[in-house]
Amino acid sequence: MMKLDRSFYERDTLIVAKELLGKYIVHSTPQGRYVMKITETEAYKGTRDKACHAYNGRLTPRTKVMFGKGGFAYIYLIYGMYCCFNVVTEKEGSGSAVLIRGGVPVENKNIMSMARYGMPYDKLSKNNIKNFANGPGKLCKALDIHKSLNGEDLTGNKLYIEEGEKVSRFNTGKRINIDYAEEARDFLWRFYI
DNA sequence: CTGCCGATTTAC
DNA sequence: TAAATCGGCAGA
Repeated sequence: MMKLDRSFYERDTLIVAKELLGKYIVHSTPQGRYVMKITETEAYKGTRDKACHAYNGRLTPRTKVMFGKGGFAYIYLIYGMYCCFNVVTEKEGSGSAVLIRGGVPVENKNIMSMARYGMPYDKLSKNNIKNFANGPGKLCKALDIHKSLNGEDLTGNKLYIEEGEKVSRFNTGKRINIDYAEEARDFLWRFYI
C-alpha cells in the first residue's frame, strides 16, 4: 500500500486532519506490523490556536518538533502516564499538528491486543473491543507507540501512514478536553467516522 | 527551584 | 465521580 509522502502533510492542518480519516497508521517493529485505521482526529492549528501547545509561539523542548517540517511524529506524555500521537503538519515554523484520537485494528490484531490488554484478541470481551483504541492514549498503547518515537520521520520505515479506506462521510465536533482554550474551545476541529 | 496542571484512562 | 501519576512550563 502507498505510503503518504511529505507533500500530504505539508498542507492546511484542517485538510490533513479530515483526509487522515480512513488511513492506516503503521508501526513496523521486530515483532511485526502494528496497523490501525484512523477513525478520529483533531486539528491543532499553530500559534494562533489557544488549545495548541504551540500557541503564542511557545517554543520549548517539548513543542520543538511541532515547529519543524510537516510529516514528523509529535509524541508527548499526558497526565504523567499516557502518550498522545500527533502528526506535524504544514510548513516549517507553523507549529501545527493533527492529534490522532482513535482507530480500529486492521492487521496483526493479536500483537496489538497483547500490547493493549496483555491478552490475545480472541479473548477480548465486547467492551474490550469497543474500547480498543477509542482515545489517544489507548491508541498509542495498542500501537506500542511511546515517547522515544517523538520526532520520527513519517516518511521513513518505522512509523508511517498508508493509504487506507475511502471515507465518504464523517462527523465534525468540538475538540475534547480543551475547556481552558476560551473561544478556540468551540472550534469544530474534531473529525470522526 | 517550586508548584501547578494537563490534547486521559480506568476503577470505584 | 475521582484517583492515578509525573514531565513540562511559568514564575519567582
